[in-house]
Formats: sequence, C-alpha cells, structure tokens
Amino acid sequence: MPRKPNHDRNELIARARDLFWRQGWAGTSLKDLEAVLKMKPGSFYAAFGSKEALFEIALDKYAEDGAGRLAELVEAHGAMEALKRYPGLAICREEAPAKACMLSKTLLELQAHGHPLAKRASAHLMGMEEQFAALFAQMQDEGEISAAHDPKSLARRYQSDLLGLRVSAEREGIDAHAIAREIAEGLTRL
Amino acid sequence: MPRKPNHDRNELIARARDLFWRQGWAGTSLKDLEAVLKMKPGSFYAAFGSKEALFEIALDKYAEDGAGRLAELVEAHGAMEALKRYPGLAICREEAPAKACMLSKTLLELQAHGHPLAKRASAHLMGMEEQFAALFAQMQDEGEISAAHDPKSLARRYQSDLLGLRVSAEREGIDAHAIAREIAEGLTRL
DNA sequence: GGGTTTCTTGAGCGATCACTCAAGTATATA
DNA sequence: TATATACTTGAGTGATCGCTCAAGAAACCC
Repeated sequence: MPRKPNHDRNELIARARDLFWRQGWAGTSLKDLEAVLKMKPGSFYAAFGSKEALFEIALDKYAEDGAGRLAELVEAHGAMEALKRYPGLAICREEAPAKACMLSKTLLELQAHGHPLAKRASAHLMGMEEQFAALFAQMQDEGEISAAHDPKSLARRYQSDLLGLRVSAEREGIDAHAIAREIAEGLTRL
Repeated sequence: MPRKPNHDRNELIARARDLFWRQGWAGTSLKDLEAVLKMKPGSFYAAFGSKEALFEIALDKYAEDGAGRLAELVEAHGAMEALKRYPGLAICREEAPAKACMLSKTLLELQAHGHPLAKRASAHLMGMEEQFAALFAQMQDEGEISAAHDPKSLARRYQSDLLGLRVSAEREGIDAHAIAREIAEGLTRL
C-alpha cells in the first residue's frame, strides 16, 4: 500500500549535519536545507518535524560518529596512540565541513538563550570527556602513565586542548597541525 | 545650535558589546539592542548606521580592552607573571557577559558565510597572538625562559590553550580555574 | 484496473527581521 | 523671543524567517 520515500534518510541526516556543522543554527535557513536535501517544505516537515528536531538528530549523529572514530582508533592502536592521533585527525579530515567542533559551536551559539540544543551539545561534550577519562584511567591501570593525576582532570585538560586546537584550526594562517603535535607530545610527559 | 545626544556614546558601545558578546551576531536582534540601549530605531541608525557597523565598533572595543588589560598586567607584574595570570582573569571576571572569547565566537559563527566581521575577528586574534609572541621573545631575551622554541610557536600554543580554556569555561560542571592553573603551570616549564 | 495509502508539491501563512523616514521635540544661537 | 539645528520618535517598509496544508502523483494491495 505505502509508497517508498525518494531519499535515503541516513544520507539526508548526514548532509544536514554537515550543513549545520558548517553554518551553525541561525546561519542555516530552511531554504538552505531544502536546497541541500532536495526536499520541498512539505516533505521536510513530514520527514523531520521541524528544523530543531533535525538539528538534534544531526547533533546526535555527530557525537556518535566522533565517539565511534575514537573507539576505532583505540581498537587499532591502543589508548595512548589513539589519544595522540585523535587531535591531528580531528583537524585534517578534508571532507569535513569545518575544523571546529560542532558541539562547541552549538554551545557557544545557543547557550546564552538557554536553548535546549545547547544543553544537548553540553551533554555530548561531557560524554566525550568521560570517554577520554576512561582511557586515561585504563592507561594508569596498565602502568603506561603516572597515576599522579586524576583521570578526570587529565580528560578535562585534554578536552580543553582539543577544543582550543579546533578553534585555532578554523583560523587562517595558523599551523594547527603543529599545535596537534604539541598536544600529542604532551601526553608522553605523563 | 545643535542639541546634545541624550546618551553617552562610549557607554552605549560597551552595553552593545556585552550584548553581542553574550548572544552573538544572529542571536542579537535590533529589538534586543533597542531595549538595552534604550533607543528607538531612528536614533539607533542615526548614531551607528547599522547593526553591522555597531558590531564592528563593539568588536574593536573588545579587542582593544583585552589588549589593554594584558598590557596593564605586564606593567604591574612583568611578562611571565602576566601570562600566568591572564588565563585565570579571562574566565573569572564576574561582570563579563560570557566566559568564551568574543573574537572566537564571532569567528565560529560567521566564518562559513565569509562575513567581513569574521575576518575582522580573525585579525584581532592575530593581533593578540603577536602581543603574546612579543612577550615570549622578551622573556627569552632576558633569559627567563629557554630559547629552544620559536616565540611565535609559543604564542600560537598559548593562544590555543586560552581559547580552549574559555570554551571550557562556558560549559557547566567544568572546573575551568583548574585548567587555567595548569596552563599557568605549563609556562614555568619553559 | 480500482482503491488505498503514503509521499511530494508549492503557494502562501503570520511573525519577525533589519531598516527608513516624515513628523515632533528639545537645545542651541541670534 | 524667534529661528535654526540637531536629536528622538514610532508607525511602517519589503524581505525573509520557520512552517502549514490542500491538492496531486506514485507505489502498493486486491
């Protein structure tokens, strides 16, 4: 009885995420979305409900994919090497629509108005930090780094450095890879 | 012959800067500005020309004040102590409308659309970095820190750490002062 | 093929956006 | 006091915002 949708929903979400990531919340109009998704308003609202609902889905996908990439790195190279490589990878993916982190961009743009999406971005940042903390704790358990510092403190600092790196990478005339190398190098001193 | 303006222009610019700083470019409507500046549209446009023109003035004031505060710190405590104190001060001023840096917020929000204000924010960031670099160079000349690293590299990293700190300070549940202390401590290892 | 169901279309909704301008008001000089 | 010169006012501009919905098109069942 039913008629199939013309588009692949996952692909649509990925394209929307890239647009939101690059242009931010207010910087992305429904006209922009209609153009990128090749959907008319009616289809858009039937599929996603609202601009805000789609942004939320896109934000979740962004966070999920980021966590997935880190997990893959850990799987392939172990915790220390993964944490060393992650900063460089975060700013070098040329298919990425922006260097800066979508979570921090969303937080900075919408936090002042108390927008729910800012809270969600904040929660995802906390999730990433817990993932980092778990890795630092694991490395301490295995004696790979000193147990002098609290894993949560290490994660907090690593996350902060990462956010700074990714803001810097957005600037022109800045050798962000040099910063990424320094962050990685800093891990060896633990 | 002429009639004096009702308001102090510098005070108006400061209030506009705080509002733009907190809410960003798109997040600040003319209605918001009219309320905060207590001006009707006609007066606003007679005084400033446009929303964009006022934002530019506010951004310049922000950068100028930031550079001034750093210079005062250097005057009072010397280069090293100033760089150590600056991160903590950047996130503790309770009268500030936001923890994050207005330059980076503007850059992240407007860069994707190639907006002139993003370029201006980027230029101001570069100005700050040069100020940092001059201080690092001065400390090397005076033998206060090792000459092993390029002052420009040190400034780039310091700036990146500062931007990360100030994004982190915007989050809830993060002890940003702990990060600030770690950044300051890192300077002693140079 | 007929009937049912879902998806797609696009004109158009009210609200808000940044902004304008003619008229009114207050302050200066003459 | 009369006049000139700002400055202030606020209704109203066209454009764009996110979004709706009635109508048409396409894919499934029998």
